[in-house]
Amino acid sequence: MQKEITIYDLARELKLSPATISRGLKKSPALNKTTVQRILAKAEEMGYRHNNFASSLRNKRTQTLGIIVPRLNSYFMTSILAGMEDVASKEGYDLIISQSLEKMELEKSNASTMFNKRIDGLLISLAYTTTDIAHIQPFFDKQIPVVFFDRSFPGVESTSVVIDNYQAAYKATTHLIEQGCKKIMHLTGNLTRDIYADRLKGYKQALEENKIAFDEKRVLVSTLNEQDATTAANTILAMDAEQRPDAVFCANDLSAVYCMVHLKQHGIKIPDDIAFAGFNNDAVSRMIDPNLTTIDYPGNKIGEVAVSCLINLLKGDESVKNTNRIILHSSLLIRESSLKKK
Amino acid sequence: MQKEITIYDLARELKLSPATISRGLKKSPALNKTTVQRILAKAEEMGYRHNNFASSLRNKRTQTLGIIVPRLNSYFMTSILAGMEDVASKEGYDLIISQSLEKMELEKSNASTMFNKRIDGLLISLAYTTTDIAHIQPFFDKQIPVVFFDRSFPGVESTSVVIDNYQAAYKATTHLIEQGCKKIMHLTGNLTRDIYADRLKGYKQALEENKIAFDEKRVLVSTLNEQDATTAANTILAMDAEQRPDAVFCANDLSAVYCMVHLKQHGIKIPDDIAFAGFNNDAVSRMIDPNLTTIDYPGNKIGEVAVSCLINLLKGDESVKNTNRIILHSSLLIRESSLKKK
DNA sequence: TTGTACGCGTTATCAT
DNA sequence: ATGATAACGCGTACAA
Repeated sequence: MQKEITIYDLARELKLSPATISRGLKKSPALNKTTVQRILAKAEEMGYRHNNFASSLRNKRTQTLGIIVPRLNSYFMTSILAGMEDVASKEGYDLIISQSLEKMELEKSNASTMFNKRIDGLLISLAYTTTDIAHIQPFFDKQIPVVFFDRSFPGVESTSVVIDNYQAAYKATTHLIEQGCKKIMHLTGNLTRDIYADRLKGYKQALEENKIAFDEKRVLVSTLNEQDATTAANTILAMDAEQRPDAVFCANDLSAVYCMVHLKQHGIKIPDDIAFAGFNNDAVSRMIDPNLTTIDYPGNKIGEVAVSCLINLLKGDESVKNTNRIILHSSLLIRESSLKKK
Repeated sequence: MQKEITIYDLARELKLSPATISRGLKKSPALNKTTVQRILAKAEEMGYRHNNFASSLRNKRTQTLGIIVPRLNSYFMTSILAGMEDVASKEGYDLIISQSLEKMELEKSNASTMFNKRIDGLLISLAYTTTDIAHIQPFFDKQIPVVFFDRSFPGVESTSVVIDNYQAAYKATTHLIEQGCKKIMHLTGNLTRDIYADRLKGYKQALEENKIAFDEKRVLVSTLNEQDATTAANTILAMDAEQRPDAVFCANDLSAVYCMVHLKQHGIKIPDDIAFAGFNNDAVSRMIDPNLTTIDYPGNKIGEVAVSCLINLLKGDESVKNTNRIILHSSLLIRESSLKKK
């Protein structure tokens, strides 16, 4: 490893002081325009690169934001990240991304790693299995701003960027009812995650408004993975004609698709026998036959808003400090999977 | 932000020197066992956290590896990352992950960011549009080890962890031929990416061995995204019975699925009219009807091997330096999309 | 407008 | 087995 160029090297070459170089590299307005130009030119010429460590050591700031997500494998997540990356880079922040793989344990260790890396702020969407947020406490204690997105925690006093899950679920369920469905099953995730609790509420509300009795046995809680969705499908197949639902509203597209695939293999016609609605507008929703009715919400926007928020908090913007819930708009995309032939 | 605990604070409390504390925190064998214990206990008690910046500043090492991937949205990619994460964390390295979104420009800027962050080593899978690797040169110049995985660059003198794309494509094509297909189309990506060039070679070889004339018009090069796959489907639909292929071998599952979906919508029967084979064993390959025949290869393993390799290079292991191509095994998964009814 | 000088927290070297 | 010291590269208070 050959020697790195430092501000001292530039100083020597230009017969200026290191302090001036330091200022010049940041285009300090206190400096002579031409001096700044000379410094930048020389830096370029000599291949100078800014040393983040030395800088962070002085500033006690890393210009790095940490992101913890459940999984990176959905289009939805990657568009959130794209939105975050966009705003962050414009503001001069770098991102460190890690996955909890839906496990609280991993979420804890990721949070701890990021804490030790001294990220300036944290963006987090909670894992299925996260039951408390003690692992976030160190950030709160050190006044490091935290923004929750998508999956937040009930009662947390941090900012959250979310959608109105209640409304979205209400719309989807109402739509299924309008198609003539009366026995609507709801396949959802851990109800301690507020997004799922809210979706359940919306589902219930739609039933109630249409005078359909809520039946607890029609709500299946699972981790929404392939296996659980297949199990759900088998549960449905095992039901007699009386019990069997005429529609399923799933809390995400993937579980809806896995469930549909298994039912189709066993001769169930979709949407005629059972109509389907999902959530997230994943790419698969348009690959499956019939295309899946789903809830679309803007991943990019969520990412952008969450990071803007965080950066405002870092700047000490008081007005943001008091806004602790930002709700973005979502919409119902009606496709064939829920359109019963009349 | 309250004050951080440093080794000086620990030193004062324990009436030891900072140097001893530093050694103790790393469990130096030169120290008295009991001293080490006292130091660790006190550190814990006072809430000491190691300061990476100060440490990196001294060591000129960051214990961080950079990863640049085209996209994070496939199961294949996330399993590679999981494998990488696994080995890296065991060896005490952190990861910084970024996406090129298949664009060379973004890949360049990501590489530059990582270079400036002074990562200790780089893991990269090239974007579709990457035509040269001048942006990697700074790493070579500074002797920062680089390992290519999955998508490498022809003639590069770095280590690559790949699969035998030639063999895999050969097997897939041969399988299609065995099903009685004679007019096999190949839908692939940019041929400057060696994985695609190799797959094309394997495809050609299989044709040749079966005395089927190679027809250039049957090879469609694209970026393999949704739009291109749909365009390919339209191209097929526009062909007359004579020209129209009886099978399509796609260089990835996603494009195969998009293509199939569009053809199905236009009344083409799969596999009877046109058989399909993909590549990667993505989750969608088992969601689509009929299930997609594909090439499976172990993402986890690729990730693990690539990181082990990189870490060995960092340790100055000469034996690794000379191995510059590690080829992992892949296998053909036969599913309904390619099984013609006899 | 530019320079001087010190400190950020850690660790390698040398000394004890 | 432990201590003293310098150095890593940068930024800033203070001085000029």
